Amino acid sequence: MSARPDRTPLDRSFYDRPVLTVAPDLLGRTLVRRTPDGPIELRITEVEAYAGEADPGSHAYRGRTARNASMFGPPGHAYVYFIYGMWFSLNLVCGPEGHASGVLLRAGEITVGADLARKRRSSARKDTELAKGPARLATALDIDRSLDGTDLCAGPPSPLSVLAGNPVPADQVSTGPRTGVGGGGAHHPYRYWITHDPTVSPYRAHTPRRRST
DNA sequence: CAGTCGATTCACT
DNA sequence: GTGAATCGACTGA
Repeated sequence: MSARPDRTPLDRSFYDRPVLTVAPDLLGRTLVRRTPDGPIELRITEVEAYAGEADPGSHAYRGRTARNASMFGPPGHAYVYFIYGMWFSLNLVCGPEGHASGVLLRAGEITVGADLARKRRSSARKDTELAKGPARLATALDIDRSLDGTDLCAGPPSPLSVLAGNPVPADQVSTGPRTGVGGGGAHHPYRYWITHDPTVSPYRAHTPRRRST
């Protein structure tokens, strides 16, 4: 039996900790996306940590740019980026301001607004696929760059909040290398997921793109 | 200022 | 399992 999820927004101090502490602590929390058509809620089941400017796998590795500016900002805000010409992904900024760490939300279980999510993810065969993968998660929740920099610690009517939810005990958390990350940052066990959860995305090694003509 | 390629997904073989 | 889609940020000149 699961207790009723805690509806209190996580406060700034939750995010103002080392990213490797914050990342596993996000599993089981509730992400709320408030759209004009109604709310969509997601139970976070899989995340990856990106550990500041020293992390070769991170967008922050080569310093601050227009795209990654949110990661260098204060904790408890969203960093949304555009990738592969068609997808968005959502990070939660953590650590002190200027530290440029973030947690990528890779997968989750839609708990509220599944009808809205299915509409946006019409190719999904099963509900467990609605938010299985970072770009699918963003698509299901109607997240794009307009939400970059959003404060996650505010309640309604903020378009994006993270609630305390039901944190997962450490013995239900698995760890492994990050998905699709190349270079020097490939081997660190910075990916965390809820063991055996059906919404967790499959692991994929980094695949360098072939040269075109 | 042109070339390169990405924290991915999907269709197809 | 393999390759296409699709575009803008970043790189190096």
